[in-house]
Amino acid sequence: MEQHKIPQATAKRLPLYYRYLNNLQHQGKTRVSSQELSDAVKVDSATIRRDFSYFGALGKKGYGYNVEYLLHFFRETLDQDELTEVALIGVGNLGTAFLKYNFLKNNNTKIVMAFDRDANKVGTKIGGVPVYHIDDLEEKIGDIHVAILTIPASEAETMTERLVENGIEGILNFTPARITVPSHVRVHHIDLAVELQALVYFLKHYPLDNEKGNKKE
Amino acid sequence: MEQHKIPQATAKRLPLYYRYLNNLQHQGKTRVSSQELSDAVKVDSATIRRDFSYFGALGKKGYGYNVEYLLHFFRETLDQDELTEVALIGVGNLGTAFLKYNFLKNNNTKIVMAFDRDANKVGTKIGGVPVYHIDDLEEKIGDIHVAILTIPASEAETMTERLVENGIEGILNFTPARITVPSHVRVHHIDLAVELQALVYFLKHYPLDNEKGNKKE
DNA sequence: ATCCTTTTGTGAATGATCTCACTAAAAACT
DNA sequence: AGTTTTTAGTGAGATCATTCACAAAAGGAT
Repeated sequence: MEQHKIPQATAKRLPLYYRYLNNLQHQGKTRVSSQELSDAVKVDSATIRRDFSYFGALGKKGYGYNVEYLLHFFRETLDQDELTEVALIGVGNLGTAFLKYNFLKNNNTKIVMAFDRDANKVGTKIGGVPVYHIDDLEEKIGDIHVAILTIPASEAETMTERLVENGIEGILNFTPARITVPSHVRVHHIDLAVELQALVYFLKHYPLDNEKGNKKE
Repeated sequence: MEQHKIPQATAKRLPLYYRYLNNLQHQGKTRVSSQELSDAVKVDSATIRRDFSYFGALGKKGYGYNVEYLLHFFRETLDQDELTEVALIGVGNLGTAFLKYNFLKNNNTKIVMAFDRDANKVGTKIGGVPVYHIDDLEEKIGDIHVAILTIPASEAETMTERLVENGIEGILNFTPARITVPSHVRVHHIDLAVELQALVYFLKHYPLDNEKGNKKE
């Protein structure tokens, strides 16, 4: 592939830039400087310029960046136009939150089906997304390769095996379980309890007071 | 304070270690090696040893770590015994998920109140947590210093100002808005859309090697 | 056209984190 | 008791990421 040189830290910020640029375009703005962008997304302006520079010279000195051009460029780079279909496993409160979240507004991902074992949910649509019984996973999943896992931790490991057997290659794991997967499967963990604990720990042990911005993640 | 030398990356992993050690204790295990821990939490064993080493020599060579001792030590270091009270702002699906999540099982944080403006929710209890009207924030919040923000992005900025005026110093922000805060306030962003997009981007551009586990068919 | 201002793109410095690879100590075994 | 095995702790280097600071290019003004 072409751009193996983009740092992962940069890649993680791209969706953020993309979304804000979209906002700008809707507001009718045609140009933006790294400094303006910095104020909005809370990332150092030098970091933003560095991030963009991995894709070549996208801006003009003394002018900034053309919003439309940047968006057009990102659309291709981020594969924004190529829709990635996603399955959601577990329609509890967290799962429902995802289903009702309008990912499509700025994004390249769409949850196209959900699975649960609760008979009250199976057969309904939530946020426009059909909910199937988990027993029908094999039958329904088709060639979806990304799954969001919002089930109890106790079921995470067996469900993961089943997902992987059925072609899933990327898992956004919201369970506290650190699941085991073959080496070709990518897992991103988002552990709500850990995030909250980490925030509290930082509050107690890393007083900030006279720093400038604040950090993410 | 005492240990300002602990890297932030280490601090973020502590809750993870802590939770797994708790599991081990419940299973009756008395010792654990960095390698076992590594397999379980998916962090390189050298990183784990390095992490622990910031707190001094907690293990024994040729033996590993004593689970109980480690837990006892972490309890103090992580302030596990000192409960941090948290307020939740916005009782939608995501907020409800938090309220029903039993943070107390292994943790040092507790959501003690929630706020919303929906009359159907105000006055009820969800997951044992009372829901107050958002207009009563000033009256009810007491000296809580940590808030979880699960409201629509459009309300994030004004709500943040209000929270900060009322003594909040740490915000776990689930809205896509990059909120602006004074320098003494710490914000951690968790942006669900960005996380999903980043996962998809990595899947497409950073292929994982599948040399040893050939699971393709 | 000329000068001044803005703002990019980037070399280099710095900072942060991770991992290798080895030492030494304790445990386990014979 | 002596030998082998296990495993923590860590120096040093590798890798990754951020930030400084400035030259050069382009815009804007007159």
